[in-house]
Amino acid sequence: MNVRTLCLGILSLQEASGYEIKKDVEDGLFCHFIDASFGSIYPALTQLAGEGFVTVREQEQTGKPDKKVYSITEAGRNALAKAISVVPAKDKYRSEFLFQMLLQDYLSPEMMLVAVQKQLNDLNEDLARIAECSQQAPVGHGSHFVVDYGNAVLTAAVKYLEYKKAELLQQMAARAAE
Amino acid sequence: MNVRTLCLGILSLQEASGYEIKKDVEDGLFCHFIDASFGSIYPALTQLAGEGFVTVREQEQTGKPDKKVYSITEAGRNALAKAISVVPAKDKYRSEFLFQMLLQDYLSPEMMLVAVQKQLNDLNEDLARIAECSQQAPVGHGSHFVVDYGNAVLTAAVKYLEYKKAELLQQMAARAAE
DNA sequence: TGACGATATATCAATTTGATATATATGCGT
DNA sequence: ACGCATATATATCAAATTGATATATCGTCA
Repeated sequence: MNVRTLCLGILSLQEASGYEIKKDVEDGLFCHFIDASFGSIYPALTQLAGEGFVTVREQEQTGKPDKKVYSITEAGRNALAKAISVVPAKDKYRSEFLFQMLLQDYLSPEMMLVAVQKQLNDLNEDLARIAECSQQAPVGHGSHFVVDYGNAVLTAAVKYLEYKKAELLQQMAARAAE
Repeated sequence: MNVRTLCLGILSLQEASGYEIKKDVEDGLFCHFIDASFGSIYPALTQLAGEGFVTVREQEQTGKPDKKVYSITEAGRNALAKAISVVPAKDKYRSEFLFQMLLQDYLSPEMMLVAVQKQLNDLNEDLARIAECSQQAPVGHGSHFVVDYGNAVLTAAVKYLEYKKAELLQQMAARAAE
């Protein structure tokens, strides 16, 4: 799935500017399973407008710079329906953290702990964001599904890491006592 | 973290050819949290060899084409230790499946079921691969960590999805009975 | 006034993917 | 004996994407 389809999907839920789409995938409901940069979002929107799948309107704002608000068209909704009616590609999960843990022989115990704590913070931030998004802006049946899925997976990760963190602290204390 | 560091990390556990590295990240112990293509692995190995971080030797094989076996050097191990001794970047998780579920209003119930079943198969395949890898080739302390983490997260996802699948089948049956 | 941060768009080099090409070897059917 | 499929193995490249950087507007606070 490319960024064009990603933008169409978000715009099918609500009209938005490129900056707002970026915020959605950064801090919003999509944050834990979608990723896209300005460098791909802005060209995608321009291309979609050229193909007639979205329309643009310049919107003046008070207290902020002007923005370009993109809205999906009927043609856009059809293109979206077609693009997502396929057997989904396999999930992609890439974790520098797990890579470090795999190579923990090259890491000091202190660095290990820093990494574990960073991972816990990231996971808990994602959980907090999901909780916040789910109560304030339900965008349809689908949002419950992804909220519950995200909670299940992230909670399991936190639980395992908390256990490992305690184990690590115990080991460090034992080594310091020697 | 770039593909060069990724290759160094894998080569720190055992010497390997480019093809074998690809298999490791495709079907091996690393499959559920790492991803790299031939197009990035082969140039990375060539570059690492040029920098003195790995050595190459051509190896003839019976029943298979020749291969180039890469081995990490001391300089390579130092570069690896340095590269991974940083606060890890946030995990990246990208799921076409969850994107489809979010936009389920654009999907037929049949397509929904196909997607859910595909996701369950993918998750169970990953679990099976992890189980297989963990019993046959323990590569150090780190492998237990990533195996247990992977099991915790994937099992939670399967459990939630099995529940949702049953719910979906019930809804479809109820609708068919009308 | 000017420094800072949030909002907003745009651009581009460097990295990475995903597809394709090429070659060796085995096994399987006909 | 021949084609065909599949696994092994390396290489290359257009296209997509990232991550960094540039530019500008607006409010706030010192």
